[in-house]
Amino acid sequence: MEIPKTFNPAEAEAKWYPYWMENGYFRSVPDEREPYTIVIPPPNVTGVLHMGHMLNNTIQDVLIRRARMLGKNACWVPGTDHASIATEAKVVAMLREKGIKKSDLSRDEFLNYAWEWKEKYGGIILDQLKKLGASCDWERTRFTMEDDLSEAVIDVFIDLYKKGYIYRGLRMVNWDPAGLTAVSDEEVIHKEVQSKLYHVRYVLVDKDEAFDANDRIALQNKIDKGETITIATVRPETILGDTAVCVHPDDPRYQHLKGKFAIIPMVNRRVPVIFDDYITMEFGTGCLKVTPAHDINDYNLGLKHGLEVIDTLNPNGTISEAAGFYIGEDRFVVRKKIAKDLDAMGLVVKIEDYVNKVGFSERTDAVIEPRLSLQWFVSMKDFSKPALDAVMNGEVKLIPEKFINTYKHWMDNVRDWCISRQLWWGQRIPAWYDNQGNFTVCKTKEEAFTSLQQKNAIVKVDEIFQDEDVLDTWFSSWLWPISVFDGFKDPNNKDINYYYPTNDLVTAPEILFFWVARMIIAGYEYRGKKPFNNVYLTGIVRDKQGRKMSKSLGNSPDPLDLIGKYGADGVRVGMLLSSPAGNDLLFDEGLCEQGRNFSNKIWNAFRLIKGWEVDDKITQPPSNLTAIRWFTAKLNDSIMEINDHYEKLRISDALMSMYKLIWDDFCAWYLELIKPAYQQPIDAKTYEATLQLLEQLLRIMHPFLPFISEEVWHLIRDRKKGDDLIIAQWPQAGASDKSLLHSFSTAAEIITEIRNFRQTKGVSPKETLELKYSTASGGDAIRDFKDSIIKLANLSSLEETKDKPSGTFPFVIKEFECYIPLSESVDKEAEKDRLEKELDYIQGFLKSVNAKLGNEKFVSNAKAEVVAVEQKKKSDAEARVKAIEVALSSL
RNA sequence: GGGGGCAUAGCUCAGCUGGUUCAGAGCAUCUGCCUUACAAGCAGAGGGUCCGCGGUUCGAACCCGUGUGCCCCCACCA
Repeated sequence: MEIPKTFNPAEAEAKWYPYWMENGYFRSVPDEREPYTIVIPPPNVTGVLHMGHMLNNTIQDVLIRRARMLGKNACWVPGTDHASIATEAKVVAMLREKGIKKSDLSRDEFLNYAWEWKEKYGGIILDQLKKLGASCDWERTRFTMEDDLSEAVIDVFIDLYKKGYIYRGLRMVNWDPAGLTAVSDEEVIHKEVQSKLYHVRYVLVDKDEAFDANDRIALQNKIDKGETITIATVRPETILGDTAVCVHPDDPRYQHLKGKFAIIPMVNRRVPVIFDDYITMEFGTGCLKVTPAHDINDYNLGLKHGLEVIDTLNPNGTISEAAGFYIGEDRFVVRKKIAKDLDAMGLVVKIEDYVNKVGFSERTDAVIEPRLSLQWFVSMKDFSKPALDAVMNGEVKLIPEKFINTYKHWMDNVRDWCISRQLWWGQRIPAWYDNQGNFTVCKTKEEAFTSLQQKNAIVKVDEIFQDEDVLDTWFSSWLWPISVFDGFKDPNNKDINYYYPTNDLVTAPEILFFWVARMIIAGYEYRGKKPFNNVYLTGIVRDKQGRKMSKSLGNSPDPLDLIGKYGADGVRVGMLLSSPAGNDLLFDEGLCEQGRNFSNKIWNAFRLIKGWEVDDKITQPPSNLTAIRWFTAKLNDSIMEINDHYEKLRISDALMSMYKLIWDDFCAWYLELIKPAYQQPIDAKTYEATLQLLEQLLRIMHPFLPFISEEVWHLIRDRKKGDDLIIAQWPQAGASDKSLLHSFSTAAEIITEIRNFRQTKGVSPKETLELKYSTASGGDAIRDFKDSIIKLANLSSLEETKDKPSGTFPFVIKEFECYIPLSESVDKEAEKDRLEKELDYIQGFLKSVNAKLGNEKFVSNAKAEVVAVEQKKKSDAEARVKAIEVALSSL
């Protein structure tokens, strides 16, 4: 049978994924074994797989596959998030295309469309994850808006309301005039923009002085007399909502204004001049116009000074009737118009260019307007305390640790969480109102009726209305680690008791507060336990120029295309090659190519082994036995190293150790050592040992490259049913053999030196060479690997010599003097030069070691091991000096 | 404005308790090879003031101070 030269990933992927599924290998149910649990960070149900998901889910799959092989009951729970804002936006857009306006639909009609959309297009991302090889327990797939999870959300809301953590309040919120909803602080992106700072005069009047702002002559008169005050603002359209003017109480310029009033232009409103040390005297004119409805500071000033609140904005960002002018026009249009109109009245003193920060909606990119509205909040101050403690005392570990500081800073300054959203897609807030302004929080209208009757005896059932708003999506996803196991519905069920707390959470640092912190809060509140042990924070996937990958930039490759091109294994390796936890990954397709090449390397190692003819009559050459012993020792070392990396969640380090073990040690050295001569058979013992070693490697490889490893696993032997790599046991590290490893590294150095000699002297690898050596030490290294050196360096002989042969090329490896006899004459001077340089180096080294050992402070202060190491260095260096001197004397 | 992080080879990063003349890996580069597993490969090689300066120490890439340059997060200066 001819095995193709290159590995065909698509075939293996199509074969093994369904096979694993059919055999139920991803399925997990509670049993006697130790559980290992990961809950997926649920992607938006509207989402399509992007590079961030690839990275994130590859890591999760690596962890879960290794845990499975370690014999744990591995459970990876998948699912999707209903993503209120994003999904509603998609549905609205879809309806618009059909010519349907959301405003023409009833809530129920709209939700019908939304569910229809969700069933049809939602969750394709989960199928995409399968292409990557994600070994989730698909039977456990959950959705944050399915009935059980929604019920949990409602119950939690009611519970927290009863506990006093949830309150309803008139608050300044970040209003998204495009999305027509309040958004949380975290969903606002502040950007620096070029603005204009308008300096505008307000006329000053005495308490009882009559004045008409629209009387041009009176106005001019005031201006001429200087009876005005100048404010500075970047949002002149809000002037119509001003209800005070504020200066600093200590500002000498404004002392005469006590008891005065200012006239708001156009609307002719008489507002007080108030004094507050909130004002920065140095900024602008030192005089602030106060608009309590449209600025958080102004709102606070308003509360303090009892100011009127005039809301001049409609929800969609147009000017409201309350403003009296420009009604229905967009705020940015009005900004220009009012500036012009005020200028015409002679009220604009100057307009400066000014750079300030403006908040934009993360979802719609609209300029956020601070707006007063009635919203629901979770009071966070005390509530979040356990979550801060858990991270600070290490009960929940953040990886990498550098995020602990950020986390602490945020938790120390935590603000109340606005959880209401003016949307329809989501869990509707279980609050009920009567027409008298009373409300109650409960599950059903019937309960609400009973409850409201106590406050308002005459209330009728059909006069009770449920809150129109839904809850923030995070208010459902913060329950995820509990709700996926039905821990609210049935708090004592088998699953939740078995799988919770979960082990590792893999997610992005951007949602450390949105999601991770809140899950920890919910975990302690509802289970009395943390939701997970470790939080592995991945970096952001960026393009080669370091830009964040985004749809709008078009710089993100389609992961499925990449899988088609390089194979799922190749892409998985590519994603992990350069992404230690917390570091951004500068993605380069070349990494996937490297991953694919690695798959191919494995494939060819398999082809080589598979191609050997096995002859059980040949006795095993001792050099093969040594090679097997050496590689076994190397393998054991590597397993320990890789396990250590995994325990510290250094995933890319684990990958790199495996990569080098297979490519360098196994392929480049081991297979070359045991490879029979052309068309010669191999002895049965070596063959069997090699298969066993390869099987160990396949196990180590499997979490990273599940497809090719499973494929090769089945190709190298006939397997009984159920003997599949995915559930094979993770290798146990046996004892290492340091002295054999050391001998081999000496042998390898000698081989490399001879190859180097060929390269520099232009001696073909096909031409045999002789090698003589002598050593003051025992010489085990060469004896152990004598045949191997002969084979890999293509020697005709390798002999120990007591002489210092002349007419040779001398070199020194460790304590060995080596000589390659030459037919042509040797350039003695050049060789002498080379050796002398080496001698200089090693003598310098020796000198520094001696200095160190001669230093009493070192010997007395340093640890005993360190001193012993220095002593060993000293004797090694001395042996080497001697060897070089001997070699030199041959010249 | 507040907080945090980073600076090591051309690139991406290791360097875990300060202890080798310690300066490392992968990729990229250069040289030679179509050698009978693999050119998606083999063999070999070059490449660095560990950001600058000062200090602590027997010993510093690592600890401390300082300067410079990048990055991120948070925040209400109109």
